[in-house]
Amino acid sequence: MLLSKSCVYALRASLYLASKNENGYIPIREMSEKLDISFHFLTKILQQLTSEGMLESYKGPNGGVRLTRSGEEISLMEVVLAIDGDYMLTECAFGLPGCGVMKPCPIHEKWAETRDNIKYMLESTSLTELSKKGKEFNLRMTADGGFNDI
Amino acid sequence: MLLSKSCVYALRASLYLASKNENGYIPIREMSEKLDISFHFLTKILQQLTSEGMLESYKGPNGGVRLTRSGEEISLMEVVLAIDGDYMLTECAFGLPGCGVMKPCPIHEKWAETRDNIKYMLESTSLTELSKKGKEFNLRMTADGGFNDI
DNA sequence: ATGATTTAAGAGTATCTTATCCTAATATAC
DNA sequence: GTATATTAGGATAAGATACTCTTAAATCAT
Repeated sequence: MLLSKSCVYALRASLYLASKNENGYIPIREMSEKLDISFHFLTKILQQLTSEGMLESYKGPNGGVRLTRSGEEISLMEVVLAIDGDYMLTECAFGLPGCGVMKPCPIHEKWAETRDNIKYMLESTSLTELSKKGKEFNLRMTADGGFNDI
Repeated sequence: MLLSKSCVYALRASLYLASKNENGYIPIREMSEKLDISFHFLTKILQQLTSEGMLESYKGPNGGVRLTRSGEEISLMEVVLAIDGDYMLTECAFGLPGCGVMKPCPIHEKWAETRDNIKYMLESTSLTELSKKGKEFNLRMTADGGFNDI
């Protein structure tokens, strides 16, 4: 998998939050139902985003989670780094430790270019950008539901 | 992980075979030692490449495995497809089934471009190309050994 | 034929990922 | 204060991936 399942869920949930431009907290239960993700599992994933500072949470009635910054300022890369770490930016296709320009493996050069391409895409795409596009074209957020269903 | 560990081992082993331009069979034991990969595990992975037709094997003394075609004709994509399957070419970043131009998710377009880039790199790189480059610059094939050690 | 060498195949183990469940802690509402 | 809503966190189980071990089958050399 290019992204772990946790990461995929984190991306969907982050986009969900960005698409609600209300300022209030959004319950994880609501998200888990709308996005069709196991509530307990999603809770754990969002806890991680909270501890990384991308989200803040509030307990009790009317509690939930929300983005700490505008969705405009949050890139997909930030979510991926928080959940999957930086393996995408550093991993060697031959599995060699410390692979880089100083001690390259035979595919290092081409592989690094490919990784840079992935990196650029993730860094240059914000949650808000996807949210706008999603709303405009009613794009899918679940197996059977469009953006405007959430 | 972008590639499974099995796939990483398969790539290293395939390159090893391509770099030996002898026509004979190469014992898996020799490869496992030179490449520092568990013999039994490597055996299983190469069995898969054999059943996919990329390698042919021969039992008994002077037995081993060898490429069925010239390394010139074998791309990295062929190895990746044989071991990891085509998830790289089809996987949706949101995990939605059947994601594509007809029913796209919000990142489908950008994600597809990124995947195409990976695909192109894997398809356009042959084992022989890497072998030549590896020999020329004595690039790494193991954690501590160069190409000319194998 | 016999024994050594080598791949094939399957069972078994360990570790990581994914997912579920239960209890605690915190906040609100009445 | 009591009940309710909600996140936090731990314990556990199921599944996938990574690896190990053992036995069988094929081939060669003598």
